[in-house]
Amino acid sequence: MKLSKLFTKTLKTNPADETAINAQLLIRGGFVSKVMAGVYEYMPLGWRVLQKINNIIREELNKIGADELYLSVFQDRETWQATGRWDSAKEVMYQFKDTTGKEYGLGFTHEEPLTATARHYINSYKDLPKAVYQIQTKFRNEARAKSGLLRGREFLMKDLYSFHTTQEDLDQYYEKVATAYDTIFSRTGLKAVRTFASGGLFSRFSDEFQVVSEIGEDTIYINEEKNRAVNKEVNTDEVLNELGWDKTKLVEKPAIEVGNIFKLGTRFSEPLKLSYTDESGDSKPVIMASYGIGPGRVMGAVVEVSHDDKGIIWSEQIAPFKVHLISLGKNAEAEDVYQKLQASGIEVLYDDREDKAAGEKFADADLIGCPWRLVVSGKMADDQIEIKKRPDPTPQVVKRSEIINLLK
RNA sequence: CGGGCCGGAGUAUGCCGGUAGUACGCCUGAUUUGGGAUCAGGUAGACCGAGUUCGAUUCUCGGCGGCCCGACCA
Repeated sequence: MKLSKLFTKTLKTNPADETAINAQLLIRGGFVSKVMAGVYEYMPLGWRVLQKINNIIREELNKIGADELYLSVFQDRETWQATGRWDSAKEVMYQFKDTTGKEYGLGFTHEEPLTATARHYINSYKDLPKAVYQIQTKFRNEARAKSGLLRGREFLMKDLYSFHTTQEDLDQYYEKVATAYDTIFSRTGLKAVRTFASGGLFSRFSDEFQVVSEIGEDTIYINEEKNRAVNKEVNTDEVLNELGWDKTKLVEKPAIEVGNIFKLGTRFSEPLKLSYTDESGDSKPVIMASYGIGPGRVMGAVVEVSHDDKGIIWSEQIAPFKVHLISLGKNAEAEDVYQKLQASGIEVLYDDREDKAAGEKFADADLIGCPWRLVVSGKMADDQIEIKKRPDPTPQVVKRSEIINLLK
């Protein structure tokens, strides 16, 4: 992609109406555009990052046998009334009537509709276990949207649901998902710590995946030895005692919740009558669990924990481009490098702008935060090119013919 | 939803009860390319409503919008 053709521009100053670092840097870099409180549009650079995060999620979930599907954002009142949640959801669910008076809600989670749909396909123990997920925009009437991408009214969510015949089978799958989550977060460049939290409908705990950051809304106590934590929201003393953790060795930190996993038991399958027939012909409710990740929140969290005073520092796996190529008055030569990099499958953002000074190009490269910066300029010999890793201060000059091997 | 702060060109900001100023951006021309170019010319702005006043962008009230704190929360 050429910077001269990019839809967005960078901003030199921070937007006055944002204090969260993730929002400031993402807006300045042209990754997102703000529409209203808690609602952001993803611009081409931001969309690329988001798609990379989504693809990491897809790869890891597909590996554990989950299939991607896509449910409706519309949800009907009847299904939610079956579980008794229509009225209690009012606070957070956008609910409305159409012109005929029929009532709908916009989905902020999909246990009810998916459980209802699953009745078409799950009838026998032979049909189980199953796991499906989607990556979809959710709507949530937040009392207070805040912290840039971290708490919005419209946000992308990956929601995975699994269906089982026994608690043991569910427990096993639950651990598989937890392991997949560890891989997903580390691939995005986050250090997420698995955290005991309340809220499991059919077990003592749910598990949250927390990223330590000052801007985080949660407080967690980390057991660094075990790389696990306990959320302050649970009855900490009692839980620590049960786990046998020494409270004095725990570290208290604020953290961002980037994912969570819940054992649901039969909370949804019973009222919605999702049951299967077992080997002896008895009808039994399906045992379920659900698992969430907010890809936009992941993106915001990465920016919060990985930036410097000049801009964002993306990991190679989710950077919008692997390489940021700058031409300083040498567009013909730089174009040649650009073509060769692209031909060998390397993603490159090429700053071909002829009306921008060197300083501005460097500042934009730092702000956008691609892992590798290449510079082609008249200061170097014809067969040379400069390479620098973000955020290292010192560049290196190498032979142009070696650059593709260096980057592979 | 309670409390606080704020609302002006695309962005960021200074001053002000009396002609709305600056920087960046953007446009034209010339010169320029190693850390946010130079010169010349140009473009573009007071959230909405009511009140006070000779006169309101400025003061007061209400609404709307934004951020922060709290409550709530993927």
